[in-house]
Amino acid sequence: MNKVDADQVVASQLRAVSQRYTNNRRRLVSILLSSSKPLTINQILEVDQGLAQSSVYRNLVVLEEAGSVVRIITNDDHARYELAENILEHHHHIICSPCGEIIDFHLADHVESTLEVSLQEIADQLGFTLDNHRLDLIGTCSSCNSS
Amino acid sequence: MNKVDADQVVASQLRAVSQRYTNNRRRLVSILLSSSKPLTINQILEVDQGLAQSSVYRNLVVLEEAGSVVRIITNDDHARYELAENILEHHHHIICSPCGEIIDFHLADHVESTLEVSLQEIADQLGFTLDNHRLDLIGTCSSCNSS
DNA sequence: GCAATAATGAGAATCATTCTTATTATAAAT
DNA sequence: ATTTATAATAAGAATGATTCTCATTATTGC
Repeated sequence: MNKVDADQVVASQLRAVSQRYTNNRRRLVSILLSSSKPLTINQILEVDQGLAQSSVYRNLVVLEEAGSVVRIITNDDHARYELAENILEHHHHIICSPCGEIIDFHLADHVESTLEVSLQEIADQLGFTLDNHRLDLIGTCSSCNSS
Repeated sequence: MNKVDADQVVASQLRAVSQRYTNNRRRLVSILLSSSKPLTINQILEVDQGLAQSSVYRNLVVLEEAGSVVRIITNDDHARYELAENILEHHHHIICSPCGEIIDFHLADHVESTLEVSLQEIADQLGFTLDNHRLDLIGTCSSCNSS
């Protein structure tokens, strides 16, 4: 999605939870939009050194509550953030366990839809209401493999 | 897997990393084996009040390094632990986001194998070596739904 | 048995994240 | 436009799960 469209989606999502689309929040969305992968707080602070750490934390919480941002937790003690799937598209993650790096990928359509049918059945059986699913591949990236 | 077999697997995994299968570690394995779901540190300490918190943390790290235990991180600030898949069987998790509760489930065999083929292809394309995959369903359990 | 080495546990230290609060910016109404 | 009310900001303090330290205790090999 391009910047203008993304801004419109975020603006309306924020409005829906009575939050403003302030300058700081625009900067966050812009940073996440131009990244092809989920970023840690520290990575965000490196990209835009004018941002205050506490504001970044708070605003990412607000954006998450609005449904514009998703927080991804891996095993390496630093949460990572990316734009939600109504902005980026549904996708999954492949995670390098040595270095913590994450890359987005898409599943072939027929695999994705087969999977979704199965998952819905399972949720029904267990009495769960389903919000979404996460599929993560855990492995080692080529650069960690060669070092 | 029954207790005797699980003990044997863990014993040999610990031996392989030059660690002892001590009494405290046996108690942890036993607790995890008799639980049908991943447990937090606090839940473990409630079940066996004789264990020291610091030892539980340390021993779970040792067991994780040995490949006997897996640490699961959700969004609720408490890691959960369960036995690895060579002891329990490959499975996935359905997570209740309001209360953090996790339940194990299995995918139908044909769905699981279709998925695995696709995932391997993707990892190959991206130059990753694949260790395993995680599939989590995020939703709301029936008891959270009714309250 | 006796070193030598590893495990234990109590409490201190760490560090990502959240909270507090005074200040600043924004929006609504007149 | 100015005022007023409300929300956002940012610096630093507080929180809390996890990790580290180290003196003590247990275990292994000789």
